[in-house]
Formats: sequence, C-alpha cells, structure tokens
Amino acid sequence: MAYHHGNLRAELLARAETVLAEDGVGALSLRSLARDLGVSHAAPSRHFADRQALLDALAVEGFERLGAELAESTSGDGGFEDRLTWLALTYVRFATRYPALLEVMYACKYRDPQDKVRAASAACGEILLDLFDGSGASVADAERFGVILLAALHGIAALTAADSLPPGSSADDLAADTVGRLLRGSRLTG
Amino acid sequence: MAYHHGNLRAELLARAETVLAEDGVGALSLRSLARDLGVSHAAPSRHFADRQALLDALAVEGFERLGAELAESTSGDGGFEDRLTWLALTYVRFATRYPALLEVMYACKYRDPQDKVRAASAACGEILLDLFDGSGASVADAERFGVILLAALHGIAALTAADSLPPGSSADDLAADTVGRLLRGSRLTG
DNA sequence: ACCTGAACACCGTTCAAGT
DNA sequence: ACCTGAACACCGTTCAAGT
Repeated sequence: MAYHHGNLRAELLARAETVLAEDGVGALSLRSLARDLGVSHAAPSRHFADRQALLDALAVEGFERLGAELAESTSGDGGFEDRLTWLALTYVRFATRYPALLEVMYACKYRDPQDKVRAASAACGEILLDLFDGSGASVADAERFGVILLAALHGIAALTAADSLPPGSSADDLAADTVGRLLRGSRLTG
Repeated sequence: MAYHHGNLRAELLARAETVLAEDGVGALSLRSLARDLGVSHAAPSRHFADRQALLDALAVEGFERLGAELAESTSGDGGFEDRLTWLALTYVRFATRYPALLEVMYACKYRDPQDKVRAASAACGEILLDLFDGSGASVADAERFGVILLAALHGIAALTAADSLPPGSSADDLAADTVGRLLRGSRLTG
C-alpha cells in the first residue's frame, strides 16, 4: 500500500479530538486512531513518541483554543468587573463544551516546568492578569487575586465537567457570582 | 495451590491504594494487583466486576476518609469563620497528601445520581452545610455559599494535586485567603 | 462461595525492512 | 523521511473447571 498521508500528524490530532469528545480519554488509543485513518498501527509513533505525547499535544491545542476564546471575550469594552465576568463565563463554558478535553488539559501531573503544556497554560493566566492593567490594583494584589479567581473558576469548571454540581446550579451563575463575591471581598481598588 | 485469601477484597483495595499513591492511576491494573498478592489474574473479578468498580471503591474510601477528617476538623470550638477555615485547610491538605486518590475521587463522570461514589461525596458536602447551623444565614444563602466555597476549594485542591499552582503559592494560604474573601464578599450574616 | 487456567481481543512500544 | 509488518509483553474480561 502506498503512503497514505503527508499530514498524518494533523489527522491524528483531529480524529483524537473527536474520539475524546465522544467517548472520553479511556477510548483514546494510538492503535484505534491508526485504524480509523487507515494506516498501520505503528505509523503514529513517527509523530507521537508515545500515547502521552498525543495527550500533551491535545492539551496544548486545548489551552491555545481556550486562550483565544478568553482573549476575545475580554477584548470588548466595559468595566473591570464586566470584563472579569466575561472571562469567567468563557472559561466555564469552555469546560461545559469540552469536558473531556479539559480533563486532559489538567491531567498534567509531575511535568517539568519547561513543558509545552505548562507554557500554554501559563499563557491563559496572562490574559487574566492583563485585565488588571489600569484597574488601580497593585501588581502583587492582582497576581494574588488572579490565582484565587483562577482556582475558583477551575473548581467550577472541573465540577461541571465531572457533572458533580448540585442539580439546579448553573455554572454560568456560579461563575458570575464567584467573581462578584471575590471582588467585593478583596478590597482591591481600596 | 490452595485458596489464598478470605479477605482478598480488602487486600486488593489496600494494595491498590499503595500503588495509586506511588505510581498513579495509570499503574493500577487488576492483573498486577493479583500478581502482587500471589493470586490468579482472574481472582479480582470475584470482588470487582471490572477495573472501574475497583476505582469506584477507592473513591468511596477516599470520600469516607475525607469526610472523617473534615468532621474532626470542624468539631472543635471557635467562631464560624475559624471553623470554615479549618475545614478549608483540611480539604486542601487532603489533596496535598493524596493527590492521585483525589483524582480518582473526582473522575466520576457520567455516573448515575444513585451512585455510591456520589453519595459519599454528598456526605462531605453535608459537613460543610452543618457549619452554618446557628450562623444566622438562611438555608438558601448557606447552600449557595457552600457550593461556591466547595468549588473554590476543589479548584485549589485540583491545582495542588496537579502541581499547577504558581511557584511560591501555598495551598494553605490560598485556602484561608479564599474563605476570607468569599465570606467578606457574601454579606452572609447581614 | 471462591479461586485457577486457558482463551480471546485489545493495548503500547520497538525495530528491521520496505518505498 | 515516512510508513509497514511482525514481534513482545502487557492488559481486561469471560468461562469452564476445580476445591
């Protein structure tokens, strides 16, 4: 059989994301992806050293997409709190839309700090910090607030993705509410 | 070879927790557990229908242990905020101590609401709600605050377990800080 | 009731060999 | 440079058979 692809890597990633969304991480295997693409089971190894490398690439893609959505959501005009709220909603909706992808993105344990996934994740954090420019808050206050808000949003996102929120609670409401309470409780621009 | 165990189930769980703590979820296999315990590879199936059933049992154990620690941490005297803070610290420290177990506990996607894992998880939530007795807050306010706080703590715990907090941030400080800000921002006992 | 042993279908990973 | 095919060691799961 002739060579099948010039862009096997991209096709593997695309197919992997579909499988991930439809059947979860557990259903992702290099062999089945190769089968789906009509390629030998060993072909993926040329593009991904191992299964983890594929998951890492998916995580990077995920952070890049999340970052793009966050950047867009905060690009409009509006007050500081409004922009924070938009960012929060965007984050939480991403988790609703791609729960399995979010899981892969944050299953990045014991990775060295130089990692690509970590860098992609940090870029998302930067977008939040940028919102504080001209807010009147000191850099230290902004960074502290940023970590706390990010952790809180991640909690809502993770519980949403795991379908572990009490019935009747909307992730959107929770996110906006959390932003409001943290803001009021932080005396940021005092 | 004679029968090896009368309590194979308990030994499997114990060994599984060790493996989980040392090498992560990925290293957990029914076959290797059986090997470690000197039992045939099919023996575990008598006690756990499949691999997921073992993970579920670990998750239930985890929630029970967490619940016991939370209950103990809030049993002392002290003001409302102090007790909330102790609960928060206990939660977050659990995540530091058993990161892989926490991951298993919250990897409970797409489970029916009757599930044992969900029940064990809900019991932990109850402990938080009990703290509001006599706090002056309405039940609705308490439940809302409880969900928000739990999500925020879970976020800190998850990022801690994934080692994804910015360097220099202590999970303890973050948890206590979050409790304070949420409390101040919530006008609970107004 | 509880465990064994063989069997089946699936993995990840490696590597010589093809084009 | 990129892919194939065979090979190896590992899985989960099932099931007849043993005690």
